[in-house]
Amino acid sequence: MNTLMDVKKVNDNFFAEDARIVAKKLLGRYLVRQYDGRVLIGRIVETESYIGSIDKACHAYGGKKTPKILPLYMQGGVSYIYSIYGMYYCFNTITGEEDDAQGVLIRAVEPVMGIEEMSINRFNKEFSELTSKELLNLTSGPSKLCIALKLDKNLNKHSLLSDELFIGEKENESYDFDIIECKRIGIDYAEEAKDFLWRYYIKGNKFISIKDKIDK
DNA sequence: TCACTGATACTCT
DNA sequence: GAGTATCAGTGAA
Repeated sequence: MNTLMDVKKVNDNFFAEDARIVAKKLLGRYLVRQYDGRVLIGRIVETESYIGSIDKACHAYGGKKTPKILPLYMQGGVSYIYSIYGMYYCFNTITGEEDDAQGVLIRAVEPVMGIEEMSINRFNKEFSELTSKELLNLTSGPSKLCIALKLDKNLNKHSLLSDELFIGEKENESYDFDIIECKRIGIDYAEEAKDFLWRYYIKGNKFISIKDKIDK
């Protein structure tokens, strides 16, 4: 019995493309987290792309460089994890070439493996004691999934092809689902960029953070 | 099912 | 000192 349920790391050129391409490719694939001999897997169901050169919502818009956002300028295939609102983290995968500041925010995953551990991480409760509402809230948001999978700034600038943390896929698995494209969340300050349809999610999935009105 | 709000700490100006 | 790619709790309907 394979402890990873036959999930294999993606090729290292997976992250070389435009963030909008990678954001869609990530849907249905797996975010794998291993620590202390535990294996936690979430299926990615919601993403957003950010492209520094043209996107006012991107932290690196206009060539801005600060220590915090340096990972955005690294070559595709590393993580960018930053803290926000004091108490939360957001997890991004960096895409494209070096110095091309772009990435994909992972907004939601569906628990696949290690749910018991995620339950402890999120609510400090056994999985069997969760209410149905808590079950749905395990990983249905960018900061929720960081708490559930123990993603914090220690894993910032970390390779996404490492054993502790990687993006994976199953051979011969079909990616036959409808993708909703809609506006991104929480970027009202970004003027025209807030209307870019750069949020993608799997239609009908229960673990989406916020459903778009075209999907109701 | 909504809308509203306080919590909270880090980063940059 | 101000702003933030969020969340959970509350209260009204």
